[in-house]
Amino acid sequence: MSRKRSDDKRRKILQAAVKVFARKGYFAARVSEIARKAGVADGTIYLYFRNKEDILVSLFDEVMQEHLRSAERELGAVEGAPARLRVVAEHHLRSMGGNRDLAVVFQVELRQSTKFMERFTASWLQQYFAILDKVIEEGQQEGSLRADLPRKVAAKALFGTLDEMVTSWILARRDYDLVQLAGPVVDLFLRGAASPATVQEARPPLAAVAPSHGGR
Amino acid sequence: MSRKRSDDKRRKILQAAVKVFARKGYFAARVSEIARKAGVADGTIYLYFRNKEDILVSLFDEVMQEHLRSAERELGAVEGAPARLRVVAEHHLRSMGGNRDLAVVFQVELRQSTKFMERFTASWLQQYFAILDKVIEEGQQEGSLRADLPRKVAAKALFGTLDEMVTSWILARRDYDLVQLAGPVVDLFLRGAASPATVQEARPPLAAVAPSHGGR
Amino acid sequence: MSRKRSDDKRRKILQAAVKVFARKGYFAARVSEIARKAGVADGTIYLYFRNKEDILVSLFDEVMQEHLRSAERELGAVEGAPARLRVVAEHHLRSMGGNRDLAVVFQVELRQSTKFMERFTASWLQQYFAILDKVIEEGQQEGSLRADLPRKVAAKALFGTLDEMVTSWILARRDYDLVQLAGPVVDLFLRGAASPATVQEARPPLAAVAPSHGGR
Amino acid sequence: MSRKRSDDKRRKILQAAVKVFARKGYFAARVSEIARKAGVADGTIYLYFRNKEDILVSLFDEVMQEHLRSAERELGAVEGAPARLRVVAEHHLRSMGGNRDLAVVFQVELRQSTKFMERFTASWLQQYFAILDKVIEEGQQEGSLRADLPRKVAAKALFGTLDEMVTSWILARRDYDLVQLAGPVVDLFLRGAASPATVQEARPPLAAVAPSHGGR
DNA sequence: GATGAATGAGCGTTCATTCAT
DNA sequence: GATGAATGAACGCTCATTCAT
Repeated sequence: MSRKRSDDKRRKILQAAVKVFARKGYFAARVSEIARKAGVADGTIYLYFRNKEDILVSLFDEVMQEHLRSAERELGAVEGAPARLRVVAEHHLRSMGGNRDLAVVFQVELRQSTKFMERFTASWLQQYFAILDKVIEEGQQEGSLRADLPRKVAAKALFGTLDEMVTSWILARRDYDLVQLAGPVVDLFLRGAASPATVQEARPPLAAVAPSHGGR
Repeated sequence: MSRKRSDDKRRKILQAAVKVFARKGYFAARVSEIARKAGVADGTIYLYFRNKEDILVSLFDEVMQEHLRSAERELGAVEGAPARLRVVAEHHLRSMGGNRDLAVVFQVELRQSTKFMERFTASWLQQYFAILDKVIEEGQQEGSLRADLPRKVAAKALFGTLDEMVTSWILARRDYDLVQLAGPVVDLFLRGAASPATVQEARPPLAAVAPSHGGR
Repeated sequence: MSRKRSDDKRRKILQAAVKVFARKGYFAARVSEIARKAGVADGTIYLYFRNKEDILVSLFDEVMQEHLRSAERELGAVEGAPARLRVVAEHHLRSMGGNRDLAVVFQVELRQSTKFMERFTASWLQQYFAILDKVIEEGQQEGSLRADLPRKVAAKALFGTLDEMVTSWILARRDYDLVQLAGPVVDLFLRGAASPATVQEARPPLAAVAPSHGGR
Repeated sequence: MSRKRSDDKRRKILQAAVKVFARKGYFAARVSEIARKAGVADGTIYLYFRNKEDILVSLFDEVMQEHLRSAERELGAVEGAPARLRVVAEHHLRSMGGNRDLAVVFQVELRQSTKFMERFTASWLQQYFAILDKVIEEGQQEGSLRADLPRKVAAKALFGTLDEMVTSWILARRDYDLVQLAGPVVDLFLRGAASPATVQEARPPLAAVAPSHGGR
């Protein structure tokens, strides 16, 4: 009972924080404004969060946990690397495209310090890349993806592409449906930009690449 | 003469600022620390910059101007979209890979607020995308790139991929040569991830995409 | 209750401010010193006042309001212009003579800028002059004051005289009773400096004066 | 020659200072703005004045010296206390009414600290009062002024009255001729505000006043 | 004498956090 | 649990003054 009411208040605070962080930016965001928007006293914030940073980190952790969970759930329903990559892309774009404020916080505010970035990478991107890597590896085994594909590069490329789509969308003045980009993005990722004729001839020096180049 | 000394001091301040911003982050960076590192008095900073933010913005503007200039210079020496995309990728990765502190400032500090992001987009990314768009269009005309390629998506995909490579490199503990990723990245971008067999069969609903989807 | 504590603290701050302003002058006065003297933290000042200037202005407004109120109360108990002018003079000198620090703030600190002066004039002196003007006009109607007296000049003369008495007193090394000057001042104001014989003869060209000469 | 050029520059600086002090106030006035308005480099100011305060003090001293000199010169041409008081009043009002900026500096800026006030009193008001006192004493001896007049009170009253006229004029929105107030002011000072009938009857307790009450 | 680039001490104000109620 | 008044550390920026040229 008290547990339930508490959770309510905690959620209220997080929802308020998303709006304030998105509009003002993390540093310019005032704890007192979050409290006001959440309808609680300033001090109450500190009953649920250690400090201002903990609000941002908690926000991030909870949303990410849910995103990863639902991504894996959706992946479970599909077979084959091409289709699964399409699912990943759609899920990514749908998640971020559904709540602009939240997207702003994730695309902008969470990247304002290497400290946050490292945490973000360690606790979430790691898992995201693991999922992508697994899908790609399966694709290679099933023959749908090139066997000579450098998996890490490919995973980063896909993530980087999706990430850029979201950032573009956030900064765009015109509002458009982010999810519809999943098709073209995955199509480009799978088929490449070159015309079939070109691909036959020129082969960039793929071999020059070190097999492992580290990564975040 | 006085002009020369001024430029010297200005450069000293910018160099110091890169280091301090990279290590502490923009907000936690102290103007007095920049001054100390630059070997000037606190007040001297304000003879060359309006305020702390102006240091960051100037840094960004001046580096970007130089990057764009040199990118176009390098592009002038090469023919054919595949080779030119390779040049763009190498230039991007070489520029950022050459100075880790500067890269941190560009990948992290400059993105800590939508205000900076918008400025970044408006004054630089716009031009970057224009270059990419032109190269891609030429590629389509010369037949090296697919005629049905959605150019905006492709440009963002390539930029997003390169951007992610740089971010990964910054956050990686292990230091590796960023430029060597240019080959694999462009190869993936051109040829795609799918195996040749797969490409023949399945064709994701490319046509479903709106021809223009806005963009930053 | 909380209301009472607040008022207490506010008063403490104002009292501390009077002392610090009087000793150091407004500009040289340090907010932190006011806070220390008031026994509160620096930040607490800003819970009660918008900024440093607001402390001075509030001080002025609140004291002035009380002064005007008590002046009118005292005037209500007396009849006849001569006696009422005497009341005004005594009240003026008693108010300022009772708290040297407050007098310094009013005579010196509040006049350090035309901005303060204009505010002082608009919000208080205006009313002070209105009171004097009314007393003088009544005196003219009852016949105790000369009918040809230029009222504005007379009001300013009396105020200027009292003001100068206070300023003199503040700067004097020797401490003396300011109120005892009310008698001589009003006597001079009423009877003039000339000997009775002289007055009969020479009459300065009063008529040359424009009937209205503006005024602050 | 060099002497003459130097004096030129010094005067330029003082003239610029009057304008800047009058418009901005002493504290808000920037030395660099005075320099700019005077057409000299910032550093040049310090070849002629010890510091910012010295500019204000020098301004004051030089103007005052000239004022006192010319006042005594004018007084030398007139006989009898009433006429001489009229000369003093006209001189006072003419001096201040001739240059509004200078008047602002004298009425407002010079009074922003007890330090300035004390200096002002010691070096100039002292002499001004000495002149007034002498005129009044002569008036008493020649019989034109009341023998029972408390001289110090009378001198302060006249000064305070004139001072208030100037301050009023400065703050007034409407511009009017200050000098024309000399007549009414002196007339009031000599004849008093009371109607002749009243003066015969009531005599405020003049004797109660301490013979000397100190003074600035 | 003249310059003006450089100095660096100094402070009003904000706001995350605490804790008595 | 909830409140919100109080705290006080922390810092960007200004500008009078200096001094090498």
